Amino acid sequence: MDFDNKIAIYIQIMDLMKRQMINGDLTIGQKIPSVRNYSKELKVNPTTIQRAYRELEAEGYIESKRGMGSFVTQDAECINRLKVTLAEEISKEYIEKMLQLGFDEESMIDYFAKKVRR
Amino acid sequence: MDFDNKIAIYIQIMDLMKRQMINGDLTIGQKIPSVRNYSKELKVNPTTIQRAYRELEAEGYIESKRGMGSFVTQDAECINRLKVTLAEEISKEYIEKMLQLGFDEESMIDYFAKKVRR
Amino acid sequence: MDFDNKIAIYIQIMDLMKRQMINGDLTIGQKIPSVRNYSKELKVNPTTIQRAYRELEAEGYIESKRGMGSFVTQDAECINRLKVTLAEEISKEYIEKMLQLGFDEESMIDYFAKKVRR
Amino acid sequence: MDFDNKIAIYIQIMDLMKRQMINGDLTIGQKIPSVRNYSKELKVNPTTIQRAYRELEAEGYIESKRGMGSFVTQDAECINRLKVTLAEEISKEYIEKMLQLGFDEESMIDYFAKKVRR
DNA sequence: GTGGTCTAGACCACA
DNA sequence: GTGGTCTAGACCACA
Repeated sequence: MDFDNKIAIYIQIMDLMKRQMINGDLTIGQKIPSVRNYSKELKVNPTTIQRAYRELEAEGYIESKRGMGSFVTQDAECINRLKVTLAEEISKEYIEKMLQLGFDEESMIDYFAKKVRR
Repeated sequence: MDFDNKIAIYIQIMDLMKRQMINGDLTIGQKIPSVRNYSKELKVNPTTIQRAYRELEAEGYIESKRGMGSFVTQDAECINRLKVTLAEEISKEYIEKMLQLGFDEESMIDYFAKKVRR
Repeated sequence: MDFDNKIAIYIQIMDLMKRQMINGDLTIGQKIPSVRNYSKELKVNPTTIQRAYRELEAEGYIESKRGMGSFVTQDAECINRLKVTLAEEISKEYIEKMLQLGFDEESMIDYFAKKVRR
Repeated sequence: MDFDNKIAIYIQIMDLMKRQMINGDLTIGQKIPSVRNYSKELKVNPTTIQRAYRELEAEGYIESKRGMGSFVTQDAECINRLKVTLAEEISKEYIEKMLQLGFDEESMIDYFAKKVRR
């Protein structure tokens, strides 16, 4: 995996795993790699993986069980809503910035549609 | 002004001034506040203002004249293009993230339009 | 049984069994489940049950008889005192924490009574 | 400072600072020691202090500003409620455990009052 | 100087 | 083996 030098690695790992939960590479209740194995796979320090896991657990997406490993949460609703949650988050930021640039609602939609279809 | 803790203050100041250039609060050739005055006004370290001015100058949006202070560039074209430049930049980022979430082009446009009009 | 992620499972099992001794679900001299059976019932690693039994035995609440299994102690006094022992233990901790929060004796009693009756 | 070997140091530091906010040793908006200084004072690794600060920030009790240091939150309400928040938390746990031991409401209050006044 | 991140490596409790 | 914590030390962006 290639990491973007400008964003903290543990954040990038969190984003990666969230995307995997969205596209089904990681499913409900599934065991995820151990801290040590994943650190070898990604060629990253184990404490960096642990940081990512700890924050994902705080956000409710995974659960860690001492001695047993870490698992995607059993909370199906939480995983199902993940795509919506993330889309809302980034859309809100984007809309805010576009408003600040002076776009009104309809011109922003027109602009965006053209940009996407281009 | 309230600063977002997670983004460098000098970046936030640059963004603020760019927005002012777009909406006309800052116009072509206009003198901008001295580093000292602006740092007092924003309650921010002078070196932070200096950094913001330095980078804005490197990007061509302001010019420093020795002994006279700093001014918005005379290059009207540059200011006029600012809105377009920023819009393109943030739109590109947004589209990329939406693609990563699994949206295709049309569903992304639908989603966005609903979100804006809601 | 749902286990609290933050407390060692063997501790939680010990607590469970102590509570059962207090409320009579487990009585003096009664045979308790084998390590194997109990581990299946609770869906827990057998070594975890073993650990719980070992510590309960060290504390005098259960006894292992070779070839016969494990039994609640015959020492009635020990079981009878269990409720008192645990109540003292957790009360001591609680009072200590409330003192650290700045409660004095009477205000702590008032607060507690209101909280319980609420 | 003496640390209890059984509880994570960063947790103990968090508890210490919360108590200081309650008793007024740390007041609203006040600068708290830098990570490095506090680590020297408590003879603890800087990353351990940082972990404590990071979690306190996540809970809303302090704010860290890059290059400027860390500060008790300006949110007076949050600090004012801290004593109540903590008291509720530990009381809820205590009451739950006493119920499990078979105490009813009034007997629990009696028991507690005697224990405190003893 | 100050906070934020990361590494390499260690030790512990637990399963 | 697995996660949790901690240390010693480094480098970076920022003020």
